[in-house]
Amino acid sequence: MDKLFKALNDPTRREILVLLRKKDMNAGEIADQFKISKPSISHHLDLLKQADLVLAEKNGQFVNYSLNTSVLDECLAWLVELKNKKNKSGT
Amino acid sequence: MDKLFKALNDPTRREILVLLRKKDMNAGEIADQFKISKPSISHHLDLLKQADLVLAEKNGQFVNYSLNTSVLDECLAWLVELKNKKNKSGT
DNA sequence: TAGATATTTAGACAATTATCTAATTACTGT
DNA sequence: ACAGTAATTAGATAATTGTCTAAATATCTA
Repeated sequence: MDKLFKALNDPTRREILVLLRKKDMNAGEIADQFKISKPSISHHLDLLKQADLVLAEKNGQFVNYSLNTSVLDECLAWLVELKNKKNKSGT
Repeated sequence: MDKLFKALNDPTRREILVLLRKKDMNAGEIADQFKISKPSISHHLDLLKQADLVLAEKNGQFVNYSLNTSVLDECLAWLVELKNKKNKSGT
């Protein structure tokens, strides 16, 4: 949960996720979409991987990244529960 | 969106939100639930306020905090859209 | 008005983070 | 085996963050 929110806290990483929503991409293709350096993107990808938000699969000299949305369920459930605010009367 | 994810990125702040889900509390009552100092809690409350996740209402010498869940909708929508992964076949 | 309580602000400090360049590792094709 | 390409790791640095204590502000009540 901690790593998940941490991973989501950066705009570059969120944009990477949005890109991967459309289609899988390798590290270089992802880096091409941003102005920041490849090592920086590599670092962001590592954090996303740590949060289990992306899957990295080596394919020859390339590394293909794909989105893993299932881990978001935990986050969604937490937010929904928070929205389900308790009143004095209770449910 | 940025401030929202930032606010949600800290475990203490998330716990404050969970506390406020149950009932409104003033700053001191909130601080009593944690080991960290009152100024630190005050700072966390400020970040939550900046993200519009809580509402602060002065009541005499107390400041009453309440949860504002509506701002979470944006975050929820973003996450749900991310989950709604595109496939080759399209919709 | 003075003293007590509630809260925030100010300023300092250590830890974390995002970024960079340079170097390294891994794979490809000749 | 070598040169080229893809990606990560290493190490440095500036900015941000979470925390603290001390001070300031605001309110209450005797």
